[in-house]
Amino acid sequence: MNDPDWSLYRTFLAVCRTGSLSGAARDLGLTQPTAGRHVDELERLLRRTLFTRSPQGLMPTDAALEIRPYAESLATTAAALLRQVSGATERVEGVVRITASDVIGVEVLPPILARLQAAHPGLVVELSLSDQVEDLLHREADVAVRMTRPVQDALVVRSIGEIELGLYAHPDYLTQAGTPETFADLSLHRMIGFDRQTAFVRMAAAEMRRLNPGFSTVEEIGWHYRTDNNLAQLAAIRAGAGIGFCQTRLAEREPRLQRVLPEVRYPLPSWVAMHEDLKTSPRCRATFDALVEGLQDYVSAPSSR
Amino acid sequence: MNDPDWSLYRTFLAVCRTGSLSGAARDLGLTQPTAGRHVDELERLLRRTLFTRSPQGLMPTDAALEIRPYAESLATTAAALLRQVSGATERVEGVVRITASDVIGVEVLPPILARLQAAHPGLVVELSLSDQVEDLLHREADVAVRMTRPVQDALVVRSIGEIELGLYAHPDYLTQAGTPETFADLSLHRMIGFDRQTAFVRMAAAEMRRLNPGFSTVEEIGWHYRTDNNLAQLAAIRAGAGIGFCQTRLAEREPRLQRVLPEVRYPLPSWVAMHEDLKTSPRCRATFDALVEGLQDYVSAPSSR
DNA sequence: GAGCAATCATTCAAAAATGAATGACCCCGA
DNA sequence: TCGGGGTCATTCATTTTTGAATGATTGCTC
Repeated sequence: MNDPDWSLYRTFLAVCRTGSLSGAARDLGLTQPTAGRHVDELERLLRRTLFTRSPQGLMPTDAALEIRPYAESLATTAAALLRQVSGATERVEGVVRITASDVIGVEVLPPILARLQAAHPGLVVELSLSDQVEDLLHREADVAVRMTRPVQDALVVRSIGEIELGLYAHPDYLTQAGTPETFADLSLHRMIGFDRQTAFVRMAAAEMRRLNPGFSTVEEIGWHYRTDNNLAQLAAIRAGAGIGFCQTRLAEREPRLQRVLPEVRYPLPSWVAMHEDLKTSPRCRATFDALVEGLQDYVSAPSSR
Repeated sequence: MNDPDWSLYRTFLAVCRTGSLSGAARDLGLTQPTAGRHVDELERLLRRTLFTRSPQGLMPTDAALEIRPYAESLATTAAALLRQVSGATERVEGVVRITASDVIGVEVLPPILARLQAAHPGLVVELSLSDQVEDLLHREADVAVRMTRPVQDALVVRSIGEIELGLYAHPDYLTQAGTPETFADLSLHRMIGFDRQTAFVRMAAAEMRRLNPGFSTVEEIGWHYRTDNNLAQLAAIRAGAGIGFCQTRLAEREPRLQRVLPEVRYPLPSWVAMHEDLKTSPRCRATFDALVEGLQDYVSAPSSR
C-alpha cells in the first residue's frame, strides 16, 4: 500500500533541482504531465505535500527539503552503480570519478590525467572540483585527492607528501607597492585571501600566530581581496592584485610570480584515497596509481631555487 | 538510452535476496513475469547478464554480485527516507531504527524501550541487533549503541560510561569443577568464549597479558565452548557449561550467577550515537535521550556487592 | 497594454507495463 | 515411476502509464 516506486524519487529530485515540473521533465526525458503525476503520487503515498504549486515554478515544502538529501543519496548511489558497471572488465575502461580541490584539478591534474587516458583510451574521467570533500564511502567519487588525512575505515589511502604553500605576488605589484621585508609589513599590503572560515584559514591563523605572536588572529591581516575560490585567488595574484598564497610548485613554473617572505611556508600533507572495494576495479586502480605517481612527482619535483 | 529506471534496482535486489523471480515477485507484490521482465530490461540497459536462469532458481553472475551492494545501499536509503517521513511531525511518532549488540538488545534495552513507548504510543521501534556496526552515516540505523568510540563526523555522540565485564559461572559448575583461585587456574576450566577474532577478543588478549604475563595470547586459554553469539555465551554460563564473560550489571540481577576472579575486569566504554541531522527529528531525539538516560542508569546502578 | 515565453492543469488517444493463465522443465519423495 | 510442488517462459487481454495537444495563468519586455 505504501512504499513508493523508487523512480518517483528520481522525479522528485529532478523537480527539486530544476524547480519546475517542466524542467524536471526535460532533464529526465519525460513530459511535464508525467512529472506532475509522479509528484502527485509520491505526495499521496507519503501523505505529505511536497511542493506548493505556482505558475512560475514549484516551491519545495519543509517535508520536501527534509527528504531531498535522501533522494540525492539515491542518485549518488545509482550513479556509482553505473560507473561500476561501466568499468567492470579486465581492461582499464569506463567512467572514473575523481574529486580534488579546484587548483589541483585545473593546474596539476590535467597532464597526469592526459597521460593516463593516452595509455587507456577507453577511460572516461569525471572531475568534480570542490573544497567540500565528497564522501568516498557514499561513492560520491571513486578516487579523491585530499589535503586532510582521511580518517574513515574501508579506504585505501596513499600519502603523496606535502604540498607547500607560500606567499607570492606579481612583479608589477611589488614594483608599485614595494616588497614587504617582515611579516608585519604585510598589514600594509593588499592581501588576497579567503572569504569564509575554512580548515585552511584556521590553520593559517595558527601558523601566523607562530610566526608573528603580535597578530592574534589571521583576521587582523585584513584581506583586501576575498574569495573562497582558490583559482580566483591565483588569477588575482597573476593579475597583480596583491599578495596571496600559492602552491610553491605551481609558482615555480611561472617566472612572473615572485615569492614574498620565503620564510612563510605552509606544508599541506596530502593524500590520494579510494574505497577499498574499488581496489579490484581496474579503472579505479589505474587511476589511483596514476594519481599517486603523478602527484608525488609534482610534490617532489626539484625546486628551481 | 541508458540509465535504468530506479525501480528496476529494487526488483533486481529482491531477486538477489530471494534467489528466484517468483520469490521476488511475492516480496514486491508483483507477478513473476513482471519480475522477469524487469530483470531482462536491466540486463539490456546495463549490457550485462545478471543471472543464469535455471528451473530451480536464478544464479547471480559476477556482474550481479558486483552491483548488489549498490542496490542494497539504495534500499537502505529508501527505507531511511520513509522512516524520516514517518516521524516528521512535532510529536514523537513514526519508526525509529536502533542498532545495538545482541546482549544489550535482549537484556538491557527492553525495559528502556518499553518505557519510551509507553510515553509515546505512536513510536514504532525497529531493533537491529548485531555486532557489526551499522553505518549511521548511511542511515542504516537512526540511533546506535556502540562499544567503540564512533569516529565519524556528523554524529552526535554521548558517553554512557563504562560497561564492565567480569568472569561468571553457575554455582552448579563451580561445585562440580571447583572455583579457580588464580588466573592460571582458568586453564584447568571449561572456558566459554569466542569463535573468531573480534575487537573484544583482541582487547581481552591485551588485558590478560596485563593480568598474567605468563599467558602470551588469549588463545592459550583454550576456549572450550566457542560462539560469537554473546547471547549463546550467556546462556551457556547460565546453564553451567563453564566460566565466561558477562556484563557485571547483568550478572548482579541473577542470584544464580557467581563471580569468578573478581580482579578480572574489562571496562567497555560505551556510547549512544546518531546522525546530526536527526537531532531535529522528535522521534530520534526522544529515543536518543531515553537510551542515554536508561543506559547511564544501567551502567551506574548501585552495585549489589 | 499587447505580445511573448515561461509555468502548471486537463483531456484523450496511444503506448507500455502488468497480470492471469498456461505450458515446459526440474527436483524430490512416495 | 509417478505425482506434487517448485521453478521460468510465453501469450494475450487488461490495466496503467505516458505523451501530445490544448487551455489558463503569470511575469516580463517592448
